[in-house]
Formats: sequence, structure tokens, C-alpha cells
Amino acid sequence: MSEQRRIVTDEGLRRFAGYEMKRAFNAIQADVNAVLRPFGLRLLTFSALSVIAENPGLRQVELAAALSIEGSNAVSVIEALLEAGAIDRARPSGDRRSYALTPSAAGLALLERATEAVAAHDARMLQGIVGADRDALRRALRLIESRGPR
Amino acid sequence: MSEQRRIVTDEGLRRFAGYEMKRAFNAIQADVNAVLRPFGLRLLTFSALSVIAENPGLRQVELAAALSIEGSNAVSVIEALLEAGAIDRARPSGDRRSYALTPSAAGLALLERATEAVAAHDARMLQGIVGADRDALRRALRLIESRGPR
DNA sequence: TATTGTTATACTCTATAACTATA
DNA sequence: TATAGTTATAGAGTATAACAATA
Repeated sequence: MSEQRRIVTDEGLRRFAGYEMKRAFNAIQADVNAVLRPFGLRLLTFSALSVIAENPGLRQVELAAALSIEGSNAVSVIEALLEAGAIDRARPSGDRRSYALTPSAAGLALLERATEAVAAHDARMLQGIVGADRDALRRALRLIESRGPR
Repeated sequence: MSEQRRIVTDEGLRRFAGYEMKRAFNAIQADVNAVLRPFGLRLLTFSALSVIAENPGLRQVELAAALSIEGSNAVSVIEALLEAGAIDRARPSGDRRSYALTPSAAGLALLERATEAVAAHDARMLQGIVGADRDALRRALRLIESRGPR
């Protein structure tokens, strides 16, 4: 035990939504990645797989735009999903620069199970936030996101 | 222009608050760090300086706990603030293992200006979120944070 | 000239293990 | 034995610049 029980506060920072957002997101990030680890996925690869399944045949540049990540950073994400056998990549007939990304059967099965786990995680994190508050949170997050770079 | 205007969506992911939180926080993170760059600060060093100014004489372990970061990761943050001349570090009389962190006069002046800029940034990001919605956002973020590891 | 995908690189944040010196 | 601070290390996310192939 310490000699003097000092109460150290971050009260001054609590007035900033950005600071509280960071703390809340860190909690989510840690939890969701723990949930996804058994599936061999991270939040980013899970998200990418989800978008690919939703938009089969999309190009890498489209995936990056949908996830708001740089194209160069999409490369390793796609590589991870390819190595896991969750997606396939093929040159489309039209443009020989681009690739068409499609989910594999295994990828769809993986996504289904992972999505269920993530849904449970999400519900757990939102416990106690109900009704109008939940809607307000959603609205606020989208508005904040829209304040960012286009 | 692309031959085919494909609409790629992340609609499936939008049902997860965690995904929207990540996107919103990325927008905040990018903006606040751009705002802090002229002051030679990042979100983390700004936060640390703020907590030190609010709790002068606190120990490093207390700072780390207040910010919810690992003690080992607090080292470089403190180092950055020391090098910037924003804080001082001294061995207290009682315990020769620990350090007492205090803001310098220059650090307090820096914090004052930086806080003003961050407040403007925060207000900008929260534009359009008013009244009950703003309270709901705050409540939700604290509740989500409390769902994380203790 | 512009776009797609890629490589290389750098910085930041987070987490863990192991160590020292002090308690 | 436990605590405060440190070092080393690794993994992950983000950002920029430069390049080859193709349009």
C-alpha cells in the first residue's frame, strides 16, 4: 500500500469528447480483437472480409475507399485474407491493372461465425445504453465521422 | 473515371457501434493531432501534460493509471515532455524509487494555448450534436469505457 | 497523363517480459 | 516479496513517397 493515497484525476480532460472517445474505443478495440483472435481475424481483416462479402468482385481501391484506409495499407489486409483462404483474387476481363475480390465458401462460413461473435461483443459493450440514447450515439458517431477529411 | 460506377458499401458493418466508433475516432485522431502539431504535442502528450498540471507532484505510475496506459509506455511520453521543457521531474523525499512530476511555467503556458486549440477542435467535431444528444453521447462513451478491462 | 496495385519507410500506440533499485 | 521506473521487443494501424504496369 502507498504511504499517501493520492487521488489522481483526469477530470480536466473529460470535457473533451475526443478524449472520452479514445478511452471508449480502446476498450472496444481490446475486446473485439480478443473476440476475433480465435477466428484468426482482427477488426480490420474482419471488416474487410465483411465488405468483400457484401460487394463480391470489388476492386482493392474500392475496398480501401469503403474502409477509409490507404490503398497501400489494404495490401497486407488482403494478403492476410488470401493466406487464410477467406477470399479469392482474380484479374477481371476489363481492366488488367485491377483485381476482383470475392469471398470463398470458407470465407463466408468464417464471416458468419465471426459476425455472430462480434454482434455479441457489440451488444455487451452497449449494455445499459438503450432506446433514444442508442440512437443518439449512432447519430453522433456518424456526424463526427463526417467532420473528418472527406 | 471508371467504366462502371460501382457502389461499394459497408452497410453490413454499420450495425456495429464498434465499427462506427473506430471511424469516428479516426476522424478525431487525425484532426486533433494536426491541431496539436504546431505545439509539438500529440494527443497522448497533451493528455499527460494536462493530468500532470491538474495533479502536480504525481508519480509516473499514477499518471499511467489516470491515462489507462502501461507504465512502460508512459516513459517515452514523459521523456517527450521533459525534452520539451514542459515538465520537471524530481525525487521526492519519501520514496527514492519514484519521481514527482510537476509542470514547468513554460509547460503551463503551452498547455493553456494547446487546450484552447483542442477545445476549438472538439467543438468543431461536435458541431450538429446538441442538447440531449450531446449528453447521451457522453453517457454512452463512459458506459462503454466501463465495459472494458478494469 | 491518370489509375491500380505494390514496396518501402516512418511514426505512433499498445502490450508483454525482464530487469534495477528501492521499499 | 512487492513496487517504481526502465529497457527491449513485438504487433498493429496509419501516412507518405515512389514505382511498374496498364489505361
